[in-house]
Amino acid sequence: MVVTRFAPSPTGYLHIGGLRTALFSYLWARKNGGKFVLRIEDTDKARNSDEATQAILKAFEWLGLEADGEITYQSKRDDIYAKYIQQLLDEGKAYRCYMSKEELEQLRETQMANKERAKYDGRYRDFDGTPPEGVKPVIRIKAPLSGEIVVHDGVKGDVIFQAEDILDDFIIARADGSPTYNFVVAIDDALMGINEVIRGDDHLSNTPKQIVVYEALGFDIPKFYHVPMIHNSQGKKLSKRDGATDVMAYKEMGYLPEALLNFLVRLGWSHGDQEIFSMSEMMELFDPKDINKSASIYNTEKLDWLNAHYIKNTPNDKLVELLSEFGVVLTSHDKKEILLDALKERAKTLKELAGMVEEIVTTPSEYDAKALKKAMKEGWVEILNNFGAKLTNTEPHLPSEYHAIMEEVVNEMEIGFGKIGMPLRVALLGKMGGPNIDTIMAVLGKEETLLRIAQAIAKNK
RNA sequence: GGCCCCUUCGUCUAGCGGUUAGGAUCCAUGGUUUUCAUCCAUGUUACAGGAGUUCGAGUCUCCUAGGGGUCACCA
Repeated sequence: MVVTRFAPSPTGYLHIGGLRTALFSYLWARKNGGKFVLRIEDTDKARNSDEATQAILKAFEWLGLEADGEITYQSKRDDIYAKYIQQLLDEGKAYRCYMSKEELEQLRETQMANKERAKYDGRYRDFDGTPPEGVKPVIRIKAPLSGEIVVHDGVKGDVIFQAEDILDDFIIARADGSPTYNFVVAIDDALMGINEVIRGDDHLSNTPKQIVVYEALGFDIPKFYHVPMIHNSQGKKLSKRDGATDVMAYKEMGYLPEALLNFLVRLGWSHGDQEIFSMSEMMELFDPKDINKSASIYNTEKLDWLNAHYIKNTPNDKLVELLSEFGVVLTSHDKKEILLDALKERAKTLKELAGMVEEIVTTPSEYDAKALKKAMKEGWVEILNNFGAKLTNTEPHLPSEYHAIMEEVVNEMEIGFGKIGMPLRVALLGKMGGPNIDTIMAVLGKEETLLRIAQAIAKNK
């Protein structure tokens, strides 16, 4: 069974890059009928917060990503890590190192000065003398000092590291006894049964260290997929400082979860020429073997296009529900179907859609000067009055019925359609632009239409 | 600096030795629309550079350049 995971450290909101690797992991597990588990890496007490964990969970909920089983918190697993540290100590695969931070610092400086790689010199590796007084030891793992470590990566292929280039006896437990990242990640992944690790390729160079831990403990090494970074417009790793990387900010901007997910799944992954993927298609078609090798630049142009697409394809009752979060209540509006059908073709975001609804539903208080100049030409008052008079004597409901009245005026007065369309539009909305004028009238209803015509004439005559 | 990864239109990408190098987005133009948007059509724009292998290279090899990541008692 395929078991994947998402393992954020709760230092803030869920970020776009994290969401994409989470999505990949989720899709791969679902496609294989496996499990997708969540582990909160909250060992850095200074930087973690509960709110951050909640924020991540909230974002998952919004997007409909569901983790399987209980959430694992690293902060509650100290006993487990302690046990394995002890085991390695007992087996002679790890040892106490009494070098102080200052000494380490000094060693590092000397090495740097000689243009050597900063590297622990192994001075306590085989130490059996009397430890120095007053130093709380750290625990280091005995790492291979030569030979190759090969990461069999599903995206990059086999990546070969030389132990002497990158390894030293790295610390697995700090002086205060707390375990370090590369150690706990390996243990947790192994113990949680994770056999397919999909994560950012910024972790690629950590992987050999984790492999050292797996091997010391006799655990099976999972399959790794290191997905390329998402870069900002400067070509650097996308970070929380880049703005609009908070997943929930997209909700507030009026993006639909399906649009955001579709957008992200296509960043670094593709399936031929297909651009639109429903969640079920993603689950069916996603395969990490199709992940790209190169980083991509974060650019949301396509997200807007996708969002517009998904808005067009969202049923009106669903839109009514979503719009309520943007302060627009249409629940009891009798013409909401006509209104939304006309408007959802033109909105890129829900926020925009909400704005468009407001613009139509609200009686204009002022009239755009340019629009007035363009639309209110010779005879416009007479035309609108004529239209108003005809409207008063009928009971139209559908756009086509309003349209028929407009045609009547056009024929009778022998004028072009624009002669009535433009002034009517400006009279009703205060500006040019917007949906068909007959649709607008059908939505407004007869009374409101007449009122707006009267007001426009009174104010602009 | 060491190590590792990457390099096709502005952007997201297809391509897996033989293609007029395809799609999408963006932009521009035209059509539809009383307006705007949608929609449709058309167009501009790409294999980082250099060697080699081969009848033939975006595709394979090597070198160069450029970009990125990572080198903690952070995760």
